[in-house]
Amino acid sequence: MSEKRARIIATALKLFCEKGFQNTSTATISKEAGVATGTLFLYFKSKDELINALYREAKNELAGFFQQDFPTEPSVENKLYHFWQKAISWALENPYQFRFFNMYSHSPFISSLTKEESASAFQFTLDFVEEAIEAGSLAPIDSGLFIALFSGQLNATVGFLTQNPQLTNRKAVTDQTFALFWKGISKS
Amino acid sequence: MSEKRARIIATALKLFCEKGFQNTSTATISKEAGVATGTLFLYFKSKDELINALYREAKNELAGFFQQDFPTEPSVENKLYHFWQKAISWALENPYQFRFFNMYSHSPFISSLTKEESASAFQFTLDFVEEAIEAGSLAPIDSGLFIALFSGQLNATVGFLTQNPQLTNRKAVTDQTFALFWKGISKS
Amino acid sequence: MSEKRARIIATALKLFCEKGFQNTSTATISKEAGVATGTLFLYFKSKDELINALYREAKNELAGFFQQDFPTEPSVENKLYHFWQKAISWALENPYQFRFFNMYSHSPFISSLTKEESASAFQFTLDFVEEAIEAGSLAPIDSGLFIALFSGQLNATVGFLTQNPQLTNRKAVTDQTFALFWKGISKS
Amino acid sequence: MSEKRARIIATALKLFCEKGFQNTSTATISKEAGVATGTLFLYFKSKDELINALYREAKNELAGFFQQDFPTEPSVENKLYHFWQKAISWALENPYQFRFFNMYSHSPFISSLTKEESASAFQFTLDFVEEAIEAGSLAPIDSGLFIALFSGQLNATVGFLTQNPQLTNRKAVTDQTFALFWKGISKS
DNA sequence: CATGAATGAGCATTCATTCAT
DNA sequence: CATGAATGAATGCTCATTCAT
Repeated sequence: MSEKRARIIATALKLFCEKGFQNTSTATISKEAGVATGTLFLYFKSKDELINALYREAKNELAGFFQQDFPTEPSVENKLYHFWQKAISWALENPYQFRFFNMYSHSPFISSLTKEESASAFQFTLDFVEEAIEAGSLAPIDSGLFIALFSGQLNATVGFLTQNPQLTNRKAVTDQTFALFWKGISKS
Repeated sequence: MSEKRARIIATALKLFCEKGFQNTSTATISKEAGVATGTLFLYFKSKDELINALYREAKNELAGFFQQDFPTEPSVENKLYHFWQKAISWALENPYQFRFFNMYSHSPFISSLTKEESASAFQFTLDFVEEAIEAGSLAPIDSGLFIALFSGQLNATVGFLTQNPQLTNRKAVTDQTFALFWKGISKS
Repeated sequence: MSEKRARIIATALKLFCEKGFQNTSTATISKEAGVATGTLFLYFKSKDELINALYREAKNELAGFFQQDFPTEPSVENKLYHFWQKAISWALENPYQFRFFNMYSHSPFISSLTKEESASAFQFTLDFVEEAIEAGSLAPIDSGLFIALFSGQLNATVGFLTQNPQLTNRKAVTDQTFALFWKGISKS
Repeated sequence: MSEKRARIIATALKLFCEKGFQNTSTATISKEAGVATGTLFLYFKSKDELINALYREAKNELAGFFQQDFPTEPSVENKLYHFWQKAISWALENPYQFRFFNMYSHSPFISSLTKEESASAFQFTLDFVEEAIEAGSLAPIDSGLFIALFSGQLNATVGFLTQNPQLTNRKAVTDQTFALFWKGISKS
């Protein structure tokens, strides 16, 4: 929408990641975004609403990205690999958003309402997992636990790549960790 | 050491988990710990030093707990399972500490000095992994990545158990997720 | 004049009485009056000028009302009773204006210039009192003090009626308090 | 109690009268009282609590002053005159308190709880009036209305004296206005 | 060692006012 | 005439830290 609003969102994302939510004053955000202090409150009723809007918008962007090029017919492994590779490339291309989720997904600043709303955008992943388990393609564990394990593996991989930026064989690493995960989780 | 110091540490741990670091005032900690506001600063030079001390001490306790009953001769799988089970039971018995690590391990409040110091207490786990890889018992991946994957699986499992407290077959769940992990990571 | 100006005046009167001058933002007045925020400043240079205009216009209306049906020949008592009854009925019919005067007559928001200008519209009441004293119909006190006593009795009466809206014998009450006042103040 | 608290109360009283409640910042009060900005909030939880405390304490002082030297046996006229003279001298000796009551008695800043609490300290005046009416010494009007009329006459008199500080016959003026009031209100 | 009154820099938020459209 | 997005100074309040006792 408004260009000023977009600049506020982008600046807040950067600063919340680098210095933390509470350590970042609204005055700093405004200044760095090049708007007046009052302007922030024109677009966001409060600092809390700002971080919630940030979360919501990032989550929706990610959900949209996940669904791009979703393979319709291939095997469960290929579908899962699609998610894996989408998630990895999104995280590497949007490092601030990735850190933001790691830092604030479980923080008290994100209201449960926001979490619920955002969760619905990812319902399709839960559905996918449940269908695959029922079809006998995956080990029979709770779908929520599955998502948690998948995210854990993902975080570990991305974290490793981020902390070792000199590595050149990124695709090899991500394929390897996916292979480990798949080896563990697949029914066979 | 001093009993007052211990009460301050315990109260801070609880409050930092429940309300967050920045949302918890030193006055609140002091009052809840039953000491005067000045007393906190007698034992900790600043609020920052307090949270760093908290981190250091919890990390050291955990390292000590890890080494208890460490099996000296058995197989790599048994040794790894020892860590797994120690970590799970510690997390379930010390929920505040577990949440504390999740919340603050990557926060800017914990100085890199503190992190380095604490990492050394866990050097033996890195050593163990590297030996096992060299011995051909584990898939040949970076030892740091291995630890990250292990921790990710661990967090996912504990998180799942914590969010589903009605479950009675806790051991079954932890054994299952360990089995998945081992199936993926082991060389065979 | 302009219908928008009139709506702003009316809305401001209501809100200043109900929530106070400083507690009412110009944005709120504009919104409730159905005009844009800038429009208010088209008709009134500042918020201060708005409240001063409000005061001036209300005062002039009241002065005009006082002079309606002014008895030309009757006795001093009848003339005074005319003012009494006009004032009472105006106050009961224009409760917002009445409260407004009570709240802001001595406030620092109304400039002394405004007060002076408005006072001139009531010069005729002072003249009336002074003539009556000279003619020996009233106790020989300062005319300003007389007006103050009259207003005090008036406020007390209206306040009592307003706080006891269930009373049905309003005319009896106002006649009685006027009688008390007259008994005290008349020369006899 | 605390000397700092007393200085804050005194400064706030002065500034609220001279510049109004909302026009006086807590920073200004603190500076003028010679304390730090935080100190004000040490003694008063909020600016609102400050003005309520001010009201309560002034009201209680006044009530105490009223009861000093209360004549036990004399006539109703003498008792009423006692209140009159006490009130006048209190108002002239405590001009800030007097203005404060005029400005804030009906303001929304004083909570109804505060008003109720303070009203109880003046219950004895209502009792006195009711007894006197029953005994047939005063005109049979509502006791609340009586108090309102008495206060109105009082305010008018004090206002007149304050606006005409050059007058030397203050006692004559107050005796005269009391006489007018008594002439009107007494049963005879 | 221990206390808690006092400090004052820092922050989120409001709002009268302007001005480009 | 009318609009409303944008401004930024001003304000009530918090809280880590100090220090006299």
